[in-house]
Amino acid sequence: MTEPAPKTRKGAETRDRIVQAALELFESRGYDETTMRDVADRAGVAVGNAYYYFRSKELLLQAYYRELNARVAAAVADVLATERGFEARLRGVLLRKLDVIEPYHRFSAVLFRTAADPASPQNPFSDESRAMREDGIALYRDVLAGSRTKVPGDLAARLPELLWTFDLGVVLFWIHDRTPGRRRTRALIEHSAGLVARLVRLAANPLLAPLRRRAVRLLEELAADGAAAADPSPGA
Amino acid sequence: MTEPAPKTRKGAETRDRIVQAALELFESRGYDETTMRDVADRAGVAVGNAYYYFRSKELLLQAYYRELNARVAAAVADVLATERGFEARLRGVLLRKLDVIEPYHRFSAVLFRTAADPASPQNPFSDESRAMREDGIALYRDVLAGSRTKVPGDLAARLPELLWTFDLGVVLFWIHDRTPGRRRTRALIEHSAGLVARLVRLAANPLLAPLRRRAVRLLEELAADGAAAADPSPGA
DNA sequence: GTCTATAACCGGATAGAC
DNA sequence: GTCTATCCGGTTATAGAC
Repeated sequence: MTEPAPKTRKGAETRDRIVQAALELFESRGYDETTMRDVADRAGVAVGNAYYYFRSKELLLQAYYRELNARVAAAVADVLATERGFEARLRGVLLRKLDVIEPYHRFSAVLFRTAADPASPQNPFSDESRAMREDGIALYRDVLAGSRTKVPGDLAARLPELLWTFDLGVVLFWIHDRTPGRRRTRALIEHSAGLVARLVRLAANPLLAPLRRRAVRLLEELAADGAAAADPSPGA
Repeated sequence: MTEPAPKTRKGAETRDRIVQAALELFESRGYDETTMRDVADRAGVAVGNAYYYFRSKELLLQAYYRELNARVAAAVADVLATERGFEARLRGVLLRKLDVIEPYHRFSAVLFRTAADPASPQNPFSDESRAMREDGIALYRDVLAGSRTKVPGDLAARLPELLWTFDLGVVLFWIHDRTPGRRRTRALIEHSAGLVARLVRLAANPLLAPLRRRAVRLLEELAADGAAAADPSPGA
């Protein structure tokens, strides 16, 4: 999944120079406008050498992505430690995330372009992304666990996934948001956190139990099918 | 948006030969595996000539896409003419659409990859896609109008957009669905049509009016902001 | 074995002659 | 409208250097 780590000290330094050069160029002139020859030049290596460390240009971008993810996780930890209340936690997590990724709005479009390809290992539903997907889901399990909101048992099992999907939706929205300061996305988060919280509370209402059970059943079916698709021989 | 139509009869024929060659090759060996040289060869023209008619390889694919859209519209008309009842109409529309696009699942990934790029004119939220987006929304306005379901006034104005978004979501799911016969997507449609219908009916419940109004207000805000983003000088 | 460099290849795209 | 020749940039083959 990751590139094989360099074995020697010098190798690690070269690798870092390449990443550094790439990020500077991507940032200053954009991903598509930066050629691998540019990157290699700036890093003071030959093209072939750059390819020794990164099998493709895209993987160079991915280095950034990983870094970003780590920073999001750090920024969010604080919210999870202090906030109680589901709504505040959800909103806080999303807003923090937004703060961290905002400076990279420009790349994100490129990242997303490749993530959208179902054949790409970078797409969030791929086998290769399993670890990151599970981290994402775990984050929302935490958002829920740390709050005092009551969630009906059948829904509780599926809600983290659902919230993770919602997170993906917010990011998708953000990518397309061209308003200054990403005003629309902020508005979306501000308002939708409250709505989601209400919906969750509503789902606990006994009057709505039949509807809820139906929805949960659908989710379970899709999840089960997904597992079957990933593992074509469930008996083995 | 579209390539300039050929001016002469011969031009039109050449153009057709190119499209034809491209589609055959895309279908038999896939988009990425087909080179423009292949296409030109099979069409019996020079590469440069192919580019005279299609400014890019991607636009060749887009020819397919348009065709597909027209066929979806045709396939769906029948459902709209016969079915009453919101749920049946919604389910019918989605299932018909699925039937039409199923043979092209393979390309769709490629189409989607480019559609996902916010900078691409092909992405469904771009200005260039406005016409198609509005057609899509109009379709769901029709789905609603032809049924006897009562929708509260404030929601009625936004529901078609919402259903169109749901449609996008289903297609996104379909693209990632690798089960035989697209079983998962069919299950999703089968079950979610009923759920959506129930939710709409639920939204009419006076007890839920505050929640509904809040949701609608959010939607309106986002839509208004969207207009502002598209037209940066609302006063002019 | 780890790393680096040079010289290609390949395919999308374009220039410009006819 | 059509062609040939060429560019350009991602990627790879491969020969060596440490």
